Amino acid sequence: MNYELLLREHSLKVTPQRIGILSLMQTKGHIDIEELYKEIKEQFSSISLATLYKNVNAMLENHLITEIKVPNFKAKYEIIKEPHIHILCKKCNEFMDLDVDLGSVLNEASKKSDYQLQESCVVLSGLCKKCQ
Amino acid sequence: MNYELLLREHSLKVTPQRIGILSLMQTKGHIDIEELYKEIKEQFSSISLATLYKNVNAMLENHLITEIKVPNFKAKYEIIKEPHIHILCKKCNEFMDLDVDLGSVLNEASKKSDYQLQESCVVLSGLCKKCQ
DNA sequence: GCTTAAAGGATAATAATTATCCTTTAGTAA
DNA sequence: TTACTAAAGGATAATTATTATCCTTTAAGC
Repeated sequence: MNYELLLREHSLKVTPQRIGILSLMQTKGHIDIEELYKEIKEQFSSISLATLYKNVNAMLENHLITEIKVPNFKAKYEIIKEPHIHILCKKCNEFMDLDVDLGSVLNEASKKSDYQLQESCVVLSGLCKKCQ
Repeated sequence: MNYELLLREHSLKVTPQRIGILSLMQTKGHIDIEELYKEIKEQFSSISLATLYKNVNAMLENHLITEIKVPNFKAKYEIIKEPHIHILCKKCNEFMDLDVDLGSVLNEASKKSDYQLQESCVVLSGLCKKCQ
């Protein structure tokens, strides 16, 4: 993935730290601030936690990444891509993407609420195959 | 709603403060810590913020209430009831329950992931009728 | 190469949450 | 009732999370 282009497309300056952050998000899929900081320090030993927060916030505001809030967990971040849902194993904490058609739900919700829907945040949880 | 019974059923002692907290959650539907504290002080002017946190955590652990995490908002709390989803207006911040059938989504997700699903957290957002 | 606005780093300040300690009270059983 | 005990409440300290500040460094455009 071309992180420099991605940053430029979202009106953000290209810096090594930002590329590192995006690269970690891409590799890990989803990552919270704490883990992000621990990992990014491997590459940039002197990076400041403030820089991390500032960059995450800038990327959120410019719609380059998105925040996933999961009950009982710290917020996770991921690079924005096609719509998808998330699934969490309550035992081993595996957390992953899933492609599921939300059409029927969105239709029904839209009809019942008279809302013009724009976004959806779906997190399902239970036990993964190994943990059942 | 019988809050005393509700508390006892969840192995929690009945105290005036807890009844007050539950009563507020019921009236408001969903409420965050900040607003909860502001409101509860009307009834218990000397209630400590620590008491509020302790009680909310106790109620969460005993599955009497649930935490709803909404992107860009503080966590909201509500008394547990039948499964339902939530819908948020991005303009006026109206936030409400909605009864929508998740059957198809849960089936598809379960099939594709091999998970044994237990819970779902769905928050849709967009513009309400007035704000469109 | 310059210039400049923005980003990085260190750290202080603020906000959010939890821990501690003592007082008070709810629940139970005589 | 009353007495006992474990738990809850209140005040506040401690911790954790996040944001602000200020100065130095750097990316981007000329």
